Amino acid sequence: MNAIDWTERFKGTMALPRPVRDRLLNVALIRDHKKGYQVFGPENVPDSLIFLYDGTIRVSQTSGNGRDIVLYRVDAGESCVLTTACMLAEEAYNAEGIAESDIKVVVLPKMSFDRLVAEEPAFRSFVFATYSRRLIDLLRVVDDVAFGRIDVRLAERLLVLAGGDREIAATHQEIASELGTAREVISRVLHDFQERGLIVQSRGRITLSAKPALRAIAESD
Amino acid sequence: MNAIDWTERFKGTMALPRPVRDRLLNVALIRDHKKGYQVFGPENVPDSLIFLYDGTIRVSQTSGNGRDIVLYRVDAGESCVLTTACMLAEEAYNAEGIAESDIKVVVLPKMSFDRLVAEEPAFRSFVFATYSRRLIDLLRVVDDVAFGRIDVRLAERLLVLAGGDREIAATHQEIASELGTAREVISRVLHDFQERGLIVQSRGRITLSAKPALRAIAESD
DNA sequence: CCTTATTCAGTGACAAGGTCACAGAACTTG
DNA sequence: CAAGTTCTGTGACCTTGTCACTGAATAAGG
Repeated sequence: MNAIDWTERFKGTMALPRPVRDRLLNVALIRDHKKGYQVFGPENVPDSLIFLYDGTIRVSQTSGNGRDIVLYRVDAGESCVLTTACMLAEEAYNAEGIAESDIKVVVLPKMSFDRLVAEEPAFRSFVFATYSRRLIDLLRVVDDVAFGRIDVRLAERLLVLAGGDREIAATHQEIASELGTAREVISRVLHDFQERGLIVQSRGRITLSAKPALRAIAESD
Repeated sequence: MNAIDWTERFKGTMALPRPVRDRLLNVALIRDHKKGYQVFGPENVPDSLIFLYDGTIRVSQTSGNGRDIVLYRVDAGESCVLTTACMLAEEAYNAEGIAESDIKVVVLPKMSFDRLVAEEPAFRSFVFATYSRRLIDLLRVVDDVAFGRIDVRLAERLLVLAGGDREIAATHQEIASELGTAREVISRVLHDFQERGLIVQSRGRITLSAKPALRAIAESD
């Protein structure tokens, strides 16, 4: 028996009839993980489907020579579709999902997932929507990496990372890993931003002192 | 009534019971399109699901300033999942699918598709497998573009484009659009390959004269 | 508290790839 | 065959990535 009714939380389950939801609450497990936990990865392919109840998961790809790129983030209320993809993939891939905060996940056995997809149209369209969303996310990543300028991408990402706040706690290396580039490149561009008065830097911390100007750069494409 | 039993052709339908297949043959349409036809695109979002009976579809993304990149190809017997994604996407995207040869497609109305996914596990897993496959394809593209060397990627692509043959009929611009780079870059690298005796070029034509050497380059990562 | 590691950021030189402008070669069409 | 179009080659320059190394900021240990 679960203490929380997680079926309230997901678009795909909140509209389901009570009996179905009760059944789900019985078959699914709730798991807590610490920040930094690897939800899935090349060596760690889960055999169940994962729904994120709370926290965020950062999905990134790693190159041979130590460079990373963030593909997208899974937010609370979303499903982690790459786990499905991983399960079906024979080919090698090198994406991994890391808990970016402490997280709470709902683990649904493959069989229950399958049954739910078959029987509940609401759940089915939730799953397809999530898949589509991720495909679109990846299209965006391809577009950025193949055709985007690094200063534009950096300005954009700084604004996203800051959210409503003016400060970001991140090293240059971490930001480089967001964008799939090298640390030196980020150092250079941040230095430039600082000289132009757009940001203030200190070790491991960036203050956005001119968000509108950054937004102008981010949108100049 | 359709002349051909296309349900033979797809992994997701060939195992279905006869009555279901007959029903499908009735509701689905068969369409022929000429090479170059745009199967889907930003301005052209189909409202049905598309399965490719014959030919190939090249799915590519276009940047603002005239550069392209090929994301993947849909081969006969596969479904074109991006159409589903496009249908669900509110956000802008700029991918398009172009018939790379004359093609024959099966057009399945959304409703029939939905019913089939609900009722037939075989079809369901076919659809999920296709989605996963595309996700993995895109992961590969991201990896190549973000971390790959252009000479390695070019050698690889030349071998793929040639297939069993030694000759490729393509302009430098077309190859650049495969890899998401500029024409001049391809011209330079091809020139280099030619000087090293790996290929012979003439206008619009490339002969791979040393496939093993190219393969060595392609695999040097 | 000071010393010593360790992590983080800055920098210059160079390589790789992308952009621009233009020239000449190879096909096509009238 | 002449004229136009498409394709390829090339040099100069800019952006981005790589390498090697430096010093600064912080953490850890005595």
